[in-house]
Amino acid sequence: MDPHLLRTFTAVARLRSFSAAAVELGYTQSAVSQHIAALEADLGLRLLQRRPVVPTPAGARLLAYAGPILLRLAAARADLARLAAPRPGPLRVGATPLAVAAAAELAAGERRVALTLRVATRADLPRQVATDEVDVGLLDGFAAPNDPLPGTDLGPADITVHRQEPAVVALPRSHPLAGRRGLALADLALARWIDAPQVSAPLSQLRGATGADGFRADVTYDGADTGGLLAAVATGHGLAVLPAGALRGRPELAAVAVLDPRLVHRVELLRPVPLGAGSPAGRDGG
Amino acid sequence: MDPHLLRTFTAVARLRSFSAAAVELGYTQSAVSQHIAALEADLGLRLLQRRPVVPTPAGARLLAYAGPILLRLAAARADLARLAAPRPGPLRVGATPLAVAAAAELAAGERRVALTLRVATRADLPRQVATDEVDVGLLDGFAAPNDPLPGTDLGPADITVHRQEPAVVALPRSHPLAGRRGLALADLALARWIDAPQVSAPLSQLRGATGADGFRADVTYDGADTGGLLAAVATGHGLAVLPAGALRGRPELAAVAVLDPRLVHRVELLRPVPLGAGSPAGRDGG
DNA sequence: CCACGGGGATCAGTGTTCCTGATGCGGCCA
DNA sequence: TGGCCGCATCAGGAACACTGATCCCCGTGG
Repeated sequence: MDPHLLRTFTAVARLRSFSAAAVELGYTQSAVSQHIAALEADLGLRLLQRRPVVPTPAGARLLAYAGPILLRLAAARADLARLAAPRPGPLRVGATPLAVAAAAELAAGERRVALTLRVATRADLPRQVATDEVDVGLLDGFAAPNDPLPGTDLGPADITVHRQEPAVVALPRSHPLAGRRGLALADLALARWIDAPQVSAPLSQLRGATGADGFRADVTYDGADTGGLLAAVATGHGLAVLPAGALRGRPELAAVAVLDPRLVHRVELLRPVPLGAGSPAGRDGG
Repeated sequence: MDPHLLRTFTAVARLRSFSAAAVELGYTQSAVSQHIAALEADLGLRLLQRRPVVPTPAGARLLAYAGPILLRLAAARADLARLAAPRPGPLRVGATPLAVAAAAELAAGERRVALTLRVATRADLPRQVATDEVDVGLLDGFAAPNDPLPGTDLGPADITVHRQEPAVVALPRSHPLAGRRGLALADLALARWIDAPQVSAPLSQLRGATGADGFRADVTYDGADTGGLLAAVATGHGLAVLPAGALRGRPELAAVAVLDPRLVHRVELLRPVPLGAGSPAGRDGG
């Protein structure tokens, strides 16, 4: 369970090849083979099927552990390295698509003039902050008013709410519910939905938050801009949960507040905590 | 950043002594000293102050990472070991104090007749399940109806809701609000509270869930039985949020439903997932 | 059916790592 | 100031991990 072995294992599993993993990691094929053999001997389980190279069920299980472990090790190293030698240069800002707008405002408040902006997915942004690929992150998402956004538990981080606004359902003007003041999401479980996990509330989250089945995607929208999604809603492809502000100046669309479950759209500012008061253990409970 | 070095580091930091850590780990003091030196050289930071031995700020930071990392490594090993050789013997059930009652019901549904029951804190139970110290865990806590309980993200685990009931505020009969049908917690932020983190909703959680300051503890109750807490509430030491069922047959107390935030008491059954469909990555996002 | 080729397994050898035991050295206390 | 406790340092030997060479298995094509 040496991290080197885990890293080799993940590379082999990903590339489905011992030799290719050896090239990627700068080892010989022999070394890779010995790494896997050592892991399998240590755990007493076959982790990879050979010819073709495919994880066994036990290997798949180990992969699920290895990713977070290696990620946390990288995060620890990056954080401590930052403490040892603060980085000069332009401020590197990472932001999810719906949080990009907030980056400009952030720039005003920072000392450093130069700034590089990098767009990331919601899943990847916390990792980028933790591993020092960006200096600060602007993460957006939907949650209950006082719940944290998920995915921010990779280590000590300073999380502040940058902006919070109501969540609304975007509807075509012609929709029967377009005139309503507010609605309960569960009532729309069986409506047509567009799953746009980058720029709206992912349907999986709506299912979880309401506890209702449904919220099945007729259309999946993988874009990172709201324009395309709004056009799809306007043309009747389906509904989407969006921040209220995203629908301003869109007369062809109606925005109806989500009253139940209580849901807001929030942009959080993630930054590594400076060497301050003690060690605020992550949200890990460990 | 070898886990062996991290383990040594955590032991030294905990015991505040190189020699004591050496004894605990079965090394010589020399080896421990070299471990710490290697870590400090690797990261380019002093991690421990000597004489007395105390973590530096950077060391404290590393400790915050090391705990979860070592925990996950242990969880991975335990899980894979369980796959390699299923454990015989009595079913080991772990339960938090408010979930103990559920253990009896659980016993009826299991094949194995013998059963050992072990009470754990909410923070420790998920760890015990993950590291195979118990076979299944019954974890209780308070959360919004469809939110997961915190602390259950140590690896692939099968979480099922075992029981769910309303959360109520326990009040003395004489309390002015005792007759109410329901109330908003935020209105009670400035009331006198008893912080009983084992057998009621911890005040820190109430602060987080309401977003309100307050909920300061006049009395802290560390016991693991509800009886003592209920007595304290009855005699006016303060209020507590409890599962509705805990107040049944207690005429000296009033139970008023918590309407806002929406909060339920839930008992979840945690068990390691059997080798089934693929690798359900934890709630990690990584 | 057999020859071939790709790719993982195995093995011996070597450089490095890591631990032990001995010793050095600096504070703390009497 | 001397003794002692405890961390640092050093040299040596055992264990480990990697390389290069070779083996072996299996799938493929003639």
